[in-house]
Amino acid sequence: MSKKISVHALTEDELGQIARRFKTLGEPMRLKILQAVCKGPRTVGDIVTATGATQANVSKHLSLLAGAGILTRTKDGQCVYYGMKDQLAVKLCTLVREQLTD
Amino acid sequence: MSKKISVHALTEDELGQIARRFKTLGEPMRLKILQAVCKGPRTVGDIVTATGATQANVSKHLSLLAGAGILTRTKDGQCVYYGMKDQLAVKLCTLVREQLTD
DNA sequence: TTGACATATAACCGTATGGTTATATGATTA
DNA sequence: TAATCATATAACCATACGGTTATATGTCAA
Repeated sequence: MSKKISVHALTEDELGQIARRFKTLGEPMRLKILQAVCKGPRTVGDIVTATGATQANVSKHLSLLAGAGILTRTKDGQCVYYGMKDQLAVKLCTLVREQLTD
Repeated sequence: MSKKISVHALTEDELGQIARRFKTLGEPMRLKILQAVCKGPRTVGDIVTATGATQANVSKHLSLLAGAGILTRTKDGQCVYYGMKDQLAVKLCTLVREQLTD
């Protein structure tokens, strides 16, 4: 067997990486972006419209999310499409969502 | 069917709550505390020893984690035991851990 | 080439937050 | 009651980080 049931035997480094992933997801605006993108790739402009945030702000968050490996980035002409790469991120959101009221 | 596959139809408020939960888990020291506690309730002193952090620092994180509903707090004499309350938190850590190298 | 459009980046600001030291609160024992 | 131990809190500092404005970079059309 290879799966561990609980959190243990995690190195300082692993703890740091896991925490970083959570921290990346720990911003409402970034979750809003994930929501705007999880149905399929969207351009920055689309996402700006969907979120109602500033273009600069959205761009910064997108860079961060892509840099973290959560989003894909595809350039097409002068448009840039961001799409979901890490499905686990979506799953995590769903899990947390479910326990909110359940 | 009632389960949603992807993140959508989330209100601003829900996004905020989900983000807050992630943010709470987004600190290495707090994950270290979860690790120290996930096998069973531990006193503050135990946790201080296990983490190697300051008593004041640990106490602050414990308050935060208990306040967020992730840990339980039980007083026994002059000792205070903190234990796992939110098993989902552990599960989330495991899921993220698994995708680190896989 | 010039201008319009789409995205990224730089510089800056205010605030949130983790860590520290010192002290307070509360419980136990002598 | 006094002293000791366990935990919590207060005050403070430094830094990280989200948001904003302005500008740079790059691509397309005229």
